Amino acid sequence: MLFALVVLGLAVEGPFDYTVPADLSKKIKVGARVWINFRNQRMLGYVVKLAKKSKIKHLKPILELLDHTPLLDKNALLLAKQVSEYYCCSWGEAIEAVLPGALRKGRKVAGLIPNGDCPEIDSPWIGNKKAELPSATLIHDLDGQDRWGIYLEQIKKTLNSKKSVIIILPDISAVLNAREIIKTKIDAPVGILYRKEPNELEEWLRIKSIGTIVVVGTRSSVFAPVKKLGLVIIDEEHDSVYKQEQTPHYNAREVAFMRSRIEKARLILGSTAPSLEYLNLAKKNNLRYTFIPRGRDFPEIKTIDVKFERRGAKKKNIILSKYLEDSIASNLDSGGKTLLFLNRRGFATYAFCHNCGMALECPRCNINLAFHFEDSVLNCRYCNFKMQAPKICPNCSSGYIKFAGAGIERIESELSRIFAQAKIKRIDFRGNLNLKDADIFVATSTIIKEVNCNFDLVGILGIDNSLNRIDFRSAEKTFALLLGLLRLSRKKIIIQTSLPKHNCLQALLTKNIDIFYEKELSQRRELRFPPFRHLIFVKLRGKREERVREASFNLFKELNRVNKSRDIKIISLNPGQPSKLRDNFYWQLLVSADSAKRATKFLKINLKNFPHSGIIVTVDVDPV
DNA sequence: AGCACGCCGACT
DNA sequence: GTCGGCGTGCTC
Repeated sequence: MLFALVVLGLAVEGPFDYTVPADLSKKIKVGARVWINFRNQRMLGYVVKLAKKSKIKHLKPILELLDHTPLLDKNALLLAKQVSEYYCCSWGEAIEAVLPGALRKGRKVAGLIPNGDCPEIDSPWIGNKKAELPSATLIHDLDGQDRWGIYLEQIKKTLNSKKSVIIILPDISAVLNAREIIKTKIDAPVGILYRKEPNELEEWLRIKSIGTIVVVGTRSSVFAPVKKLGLVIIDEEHDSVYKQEQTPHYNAREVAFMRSRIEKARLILGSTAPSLEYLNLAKKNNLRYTFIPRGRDFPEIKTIDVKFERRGAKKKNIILSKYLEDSIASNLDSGGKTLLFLNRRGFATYAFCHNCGMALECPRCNINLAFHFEDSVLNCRYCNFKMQAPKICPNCSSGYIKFAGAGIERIESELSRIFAQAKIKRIDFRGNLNLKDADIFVATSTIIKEVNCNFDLVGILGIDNSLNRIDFRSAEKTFALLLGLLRLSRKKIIIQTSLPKHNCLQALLTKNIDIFYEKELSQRRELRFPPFRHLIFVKLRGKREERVREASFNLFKELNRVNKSRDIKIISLNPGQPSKLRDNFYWQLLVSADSAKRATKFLKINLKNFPHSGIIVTVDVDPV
């Protein structure tokens, strides 16, 4: 008698035992999909082990075997297992992150070629032995393009040794761009992987069937089913899009690290502005560090302290300082291109009643609606709720609506008033940017990803907002923005700020990039923040505010009571950010630990026993 | 996650 | 009496 241990794409750990019907016992393999009856429902399961006996009394049989050749090889199953143990999800949920949508829904595929033999997985493990670090290199490339030379050289080297390559990029347009580079420079099959690609399944199967291939893709392509993986490249390693917003909350960069360790592949991380996590590893000599300096002179960099900039007698917040305005004017005169940067879309972030002062809020979220001038629409950036902006206050019916918190639409209209003769263009979505189209460009952070464009003058607005966020990474994120803007600038950068002494700005002004990293790292070390310790959010959400609050307090108390580990600390309990989203109320517990895996294990055990009717609990390890 | 079971309050 | 809302626990 043969038994199959099966996991499911649900938030239940498993695995669950099933009997294997005699006619399937020769055909069934670890890594194959099966239809099973689970709690009287026909569900898709993944075979993770075959056994000669089972401790469970009343077993149900496997209903159908979908794959005569396993979809997942030993390494893929192991990677999913490690993901589930690090990111606090079930093994089955992690497996579903690996597979294309069609395969998760039970689509059968024909003509799969086995990936060699597939030995059984005996027991869960990771980090039982001292983890071996993969061979990794961090390329800190200030100008942003030179690293491709290194990439291409390493890709060729890997292909020559008959091994495959995965290149991971932040977004689809970067993927398509990279594909063109690869296709012209590399003579090898190229695969493209991103979720929502129309031929996702066909492409996935093709990648699985080809011996040596270069796969280019977004976050999920870290799981690409290449046979012999020799190299993984993560471009713009610091980008937060590598973190998945839904369960499992994996970060493709860390998964790439895990995968390189399993498959003994090399890892290259490239970035204009490396994360502190990987910069710290470099400083500890745990990975190779290559710095590619700016290949041209630094622009002149100047900060304007807006505390001392008051135009006229009025105290109202100035948008453009006199100095910046004059600089734009002289740049216009000499025919130069100007970029004004403000990381805030729309016209205003805040619409309120002149009479009663009430701010217009999203009905589903605890968030002020942003105002877009062109179509006169109020929009929630979280749930995308839209409404026509009312003329008079819906609350007191007497006041008219005023706007505050300038976005780039506001800057644009301000500029066209001041520089009536100039051509002005707003960039708030990624598109084809042509420098010929305007004299002054007003842009949000989407501009950072542009390649091959340079501005004579770059004016940076609203950087204080970015620095003042209640997020321990705010300085790091701001610095990454500034380095991105440095890359786009040719002659001069003007930064309007009330915090000119901040490390971010001092590092730029002194043209000594490393002092930012040194100071920020030493602060993080002192405060026991990442990368010196892991942070974990335990998020609770539900329709009823009071219940979510109560459950969170109970959970906080309970976790503190049962926690015997000196490593794990349950730090705080706070309303979510925002506290209400899509009609759900949020609370979050913050946990810290030296070992994410240990904390995850602790949470898995203790969340299981926690009663939470009507409340959904999710765990986010290493939030970004 | 989802679903059944069972306990309590409001009501034809 | 019984219908149904919601808390609790289990799924091989």
